Amino acid sequence: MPAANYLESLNPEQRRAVEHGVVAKDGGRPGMPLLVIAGAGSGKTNTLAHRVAHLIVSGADPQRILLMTFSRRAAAEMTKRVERIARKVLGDNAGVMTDALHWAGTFHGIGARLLRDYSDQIGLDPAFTIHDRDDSADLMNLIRHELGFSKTASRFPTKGTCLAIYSRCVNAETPIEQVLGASFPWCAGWAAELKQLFAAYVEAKQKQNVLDYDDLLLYWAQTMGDPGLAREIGGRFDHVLVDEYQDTNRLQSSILLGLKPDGRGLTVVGDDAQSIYSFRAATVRNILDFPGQFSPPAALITLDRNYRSTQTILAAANGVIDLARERFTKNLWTDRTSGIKPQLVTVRDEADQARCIVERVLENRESGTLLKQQAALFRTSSHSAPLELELVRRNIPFVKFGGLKFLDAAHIKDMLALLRFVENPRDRVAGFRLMQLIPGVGPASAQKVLDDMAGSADPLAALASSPAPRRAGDDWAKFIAAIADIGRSGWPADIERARLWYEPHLDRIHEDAETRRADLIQLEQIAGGYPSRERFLTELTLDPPDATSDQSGVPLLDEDYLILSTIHSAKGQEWKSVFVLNVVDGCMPSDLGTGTSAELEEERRLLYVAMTRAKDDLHLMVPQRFFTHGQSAQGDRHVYASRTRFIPDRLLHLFEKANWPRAAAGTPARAASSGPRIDVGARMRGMWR
DNA sequence: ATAATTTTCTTTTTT
DNA sequence: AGAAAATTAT
Repeated sequence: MPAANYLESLNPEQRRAVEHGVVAKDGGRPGMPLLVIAGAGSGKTNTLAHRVAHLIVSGADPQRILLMTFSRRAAAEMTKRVERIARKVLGDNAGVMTDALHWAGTFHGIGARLLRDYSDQIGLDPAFTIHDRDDSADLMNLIRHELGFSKTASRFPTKGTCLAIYSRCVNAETPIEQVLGASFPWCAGWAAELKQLFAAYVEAKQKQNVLDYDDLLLYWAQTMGDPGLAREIGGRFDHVLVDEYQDTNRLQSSILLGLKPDGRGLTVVGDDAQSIYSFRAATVRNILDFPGQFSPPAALITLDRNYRSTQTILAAANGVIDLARERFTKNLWTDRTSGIKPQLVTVRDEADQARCIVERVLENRESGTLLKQQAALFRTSSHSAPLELELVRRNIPFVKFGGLKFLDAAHIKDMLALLRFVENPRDRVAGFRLMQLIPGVGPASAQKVLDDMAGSADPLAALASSPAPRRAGDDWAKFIAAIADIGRSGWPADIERARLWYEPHLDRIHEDAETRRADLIQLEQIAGGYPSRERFLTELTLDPPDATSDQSGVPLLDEDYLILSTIHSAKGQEWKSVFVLNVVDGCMPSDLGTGTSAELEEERRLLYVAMTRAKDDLHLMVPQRFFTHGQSAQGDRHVYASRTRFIPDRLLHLFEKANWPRAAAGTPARAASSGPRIDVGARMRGMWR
C-alpha cells in the first residue's frame, strides 16, 4: 500500500476530514456523509483537494466523482491541485487518473451537461441554447410588452425586477406572494399580473427551446423528482463533493439530496461566516441543517486554524464578525506572530484614496512584493473608478475582476447572438437582436419574420422563404446567406464567417469600430479553444471570462499586474497585501443593503470576507468626502461620510489609525508631493464645453 | 415603420 | 449621470 506520507502536511482536523469514511484498498467505497466547517484561510481548498486525491489513490474511479464548486475557476484550480497531490503517490500515472476527473464544475455547468445527456428522457431538444441574464431580461421584456403590462396606469416593475422576482421564487422554492412580501414589498400589488407574466415567460422559453440560468437547476431538480432517473443519475457517481456550501440555495440542496438520499458518499464544505450570496437566494440554513438530514446525522469536522493571516489581522477580523447578531462557528486562531495591526487610513476623498493606495502599492513593490500579490477590494464595481483612473495615469497595469464583463459589450453580444441563432433558430431573443442590426429592419418586421419561423416545422427554411422586409434591400439576402453558410462551415470556421457578415454593421453602428474589431479577433481566438460551437456557447454563457482589463487585451501570464476585485469575486482568494476601498457607511454597508437586519448582517460578513483575504498587511480606507453625482463635472457638491458602523469605537484598539497625506506637524494637510490638487487649466477649458 | 428626441426612473453583489 | 421608456417627426 502506498505510504500515506502525502497526508503528513495536514493538521489533525484536516487529516480527519480527508480520511473520513475512506478505507484503503476499498475501491474508495462511499462512506457516511460529512460536513466540514472551514473558516477563512483554514486550508479548505487544500483539504478538499487532498480528500479527492485520497479517494482516487484509495481506488475510487475518478470518472465517478462529482465535484461541484462555485466557479469554474475554482474547479480548474481544484483539479490541478488534485493532480499534484496524486502525483506524489502514483507518479506519472496520476495525470491519466485526474484527467478522468471530468465531472468537476459549477452546479449550472454540470446541470447543462446532464440535461443534454438526458434530454430525450425529459422531453428537451438537446440543441437548447442558454440565455444569460441579459437575454432573459430581454425575453421577459418582450412578454411584458405583449401582455400589455408596459402601459399600465401605475408603473409595472421593470424587466430586471420581474426577472429578479421570478428567479428568487425558483431558487428559494418559495411562492410568489411570500417572495414579494419579504423581498419586493413595493411590487406586492402586482402578484396576479406577475404570475401571468411568469407563466407566459416559461411557455415562451419552452417554445424557443432555450433555458435560463435558473432552468439549469430547476430542470435538474425536476428530473431528480423522478425516482427512476434519480437513481440512474445518482448512480453515476460514487462520491459527490460540494465546495462553498454556505452559498447554495434550496434548489441546489434538493438536487443534492436527490442525488444521494441517504448521504452516502456526500461531502460538503463551507463556512457560515462567509455567506455572502443570499441575494441569490443562497441560504445559510443549508449548511446548518445538513447533518440532521440523514440518519445517523452527518459527521461534522471544524477547521478553525488559520494559516493565512497574521495574528493582528485575524484579531481585527474576529472583532468585526463577533458583533454579528447570530453566529455558529468559533473564532479562528493562528500562531503566525503578528506584524503591524491593520491600518485604518483616513483620506480626504476618493481621489486621495486612489493616490494613497498607488503610493503604498509601489512602496510594497519596491520592497519586493509583486503587484500580483496585492489587491484592492471594493463593494461595488463602480467604486474602483477613481483608482482605475489613477492607475492608468501612472501606467500601472491592473486586472479587474467582477463588474462589467467582456461579454457585456454590445458587439460581442451581437456575434454570440448570431452563433446562437444558427445553433437554435427558435431562439427569438437572438434572432430579434440580429435582425435589427440590418438597416431598415426594426422591431415590427423582425417580429413578423420570427412569427413565420415559429409557425413552421423547419424554422430555417421558413426564414429563407419568408418575404424580405420591404426596406431591408440587399442586406437581407446577405443575412440569409450568412446564416446558411455558418451552419455549413464547421467549427471554428463558423465564427470567422460570422464576423465577415457582422463587420459592415459594426463599422456602421459604432464610432470606435477598430477597437471593437480587436475584441472580435480575441473572441475568435477564445473560440478556437473549444471543440464545438455548442460547447463554446454553453461554457461562455455559464463561465464568462471574468477579467476585464483596461489595458489592451488580457495581460500576458508572466506580466505583473495589480488585482482589482469586487469582494464577491474575491471569495476564496488571498493576497499578501490587501486594500479595502470605501470602508464607509453607505458603501459598506451599501445604502441599498440596510433595509432588513438580515441584509445588514450579510454586509457585515462581506467586510469580514474582505479582511480575511489579507496575509501580511491590510489597509481599510476611509474617505471623508464623496462628491455627489448629478452635477457638472467641476462641481463640488459633496457629502461627508463616516467610518462603517461595523467598526465601532470599541474595536478601534484593534487597528492602527493613520492619515494620508501625512500632515507635517503643525502645518495643515496639503498636497505637497502628489501634484496639483485642482487643474485650473482644465476648469477654464471646461467652461466652454 | 423606423429614427430621433424628450421624459422618467434607477441606482449592488453573480451562476 | 446614464439607461430605458415614451413620444414625436420623418
